[in-house]
Amino acid sequence: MAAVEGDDSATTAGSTLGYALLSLLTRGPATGYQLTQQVKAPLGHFWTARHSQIYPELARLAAAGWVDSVEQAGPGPRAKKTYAVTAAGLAALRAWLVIPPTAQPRSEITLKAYAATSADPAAMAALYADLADRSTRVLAEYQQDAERMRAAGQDEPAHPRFGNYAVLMMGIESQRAVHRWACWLAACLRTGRAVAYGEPTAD
Amino acid sequence: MAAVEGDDSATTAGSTLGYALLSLLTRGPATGYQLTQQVKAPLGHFWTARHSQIYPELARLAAAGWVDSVEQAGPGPRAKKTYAVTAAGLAALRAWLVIPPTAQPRSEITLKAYAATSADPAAMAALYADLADRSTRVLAEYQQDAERMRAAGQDEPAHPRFGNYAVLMMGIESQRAVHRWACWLAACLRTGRAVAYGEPTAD
DNA sequence: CCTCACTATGTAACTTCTGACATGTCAACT
DNA sequence: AGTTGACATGTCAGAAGTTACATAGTGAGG
Repeated sequence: MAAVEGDDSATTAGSTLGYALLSLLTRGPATGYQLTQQVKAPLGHFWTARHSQIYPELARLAAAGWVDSVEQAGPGPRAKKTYAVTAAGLAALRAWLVIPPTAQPRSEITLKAYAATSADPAAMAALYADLADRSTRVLAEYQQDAERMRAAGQDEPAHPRFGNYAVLMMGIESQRAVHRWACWLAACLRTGRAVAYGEPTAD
Repeated sequence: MAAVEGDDSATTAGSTLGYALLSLLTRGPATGYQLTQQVKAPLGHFWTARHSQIYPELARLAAAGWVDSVEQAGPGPRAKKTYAVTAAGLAALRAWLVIPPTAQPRSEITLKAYAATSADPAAMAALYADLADRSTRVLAEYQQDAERMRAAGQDEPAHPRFGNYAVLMMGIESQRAVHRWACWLAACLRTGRAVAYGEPTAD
């Protein structure tokens, strides 16, 4: 244990963000800046991080031997670093992937619904009507992305970017769920009476 | 604070947890311990907190004048405190409720799907098959809760606990979404070929 | 009699995440 | 000539959240 290098990779328990970055790097080498762009979509629909969190995390991953970096002259005062996942990093990612996750989701809009009766019904109805609208637009956008991906064969599990498609599918399901729920809740608050769930309302 | 009392409530920007606790307290006075139990369900499906986070937050809410507390002799070495929301607290909650939330959800299981191609397909298929199973059981449980609530008239927006029903409805939608997605993803990984979304698979 | 679970409240150390501060180049537009 | 936006990397303070430590009464079951 004392003499062998790369020993860290066995004992270091990475953070969730670390594994997220590792997942991004399996799609090819990237700089911290590029990773910051890539966590926006489609990963960003279910996991986000700012650059201020990404740069230190990349340093930790490098220290653990899970990623390698090569430096080039950058546009700013510092060198530009391109990171790539190592064999140890890939092994760590693989091990983490098959552990069933336990974390509960957090949704502020659902939390607000919990206190819906404390607020002005009209204002709350407007809030959820707006949410329903927004989810319709987002859903249309996701559907287009999905169509593009299918045309590129990304819906095949063997495709290296199949994960992007899988995440997008969850995004579509989520937006549909939110849309149905928001429509129902808005109808309840607008009419002030119990509305059967799933029954279409005149919209 | 200098001349006008309750001045704090206008300037203090509460944390999300603070508003969650305020929402719980609109259902009636409670101790920190009881609030810890109540964040488990149905609120816990979309927002959780440990007692170690709740007690300090209650102290902050009390300092801001958003909650009041009365002390009784407790079983342990310290006095038991029962909290109730004040007029200022209710006003703050009302103001917060109508602000459209922006926070993105976080889902570890979806993040793992993003890297699905890096892991052993059989192990990943098992992971999502298991998730589909679990969501079926959870859904059945939620449906029973919903039935009970409807019997109690909690599906009426005028009912003081309507929020519990609204949150549960979102829980049902979410579990359905997760179930459909997990079934599809498991089928993809098991067969190794593109499976059309929504097409029922032999299960 | 002992152990276990429930009631009940708190603190301390640590990790994770956000928002602001800080620097500097290059290309396009005005 | 000046401004805006993209590229590119970092730090720091503080908020939010988790895990573990600490204490103590009551009642049920073995």
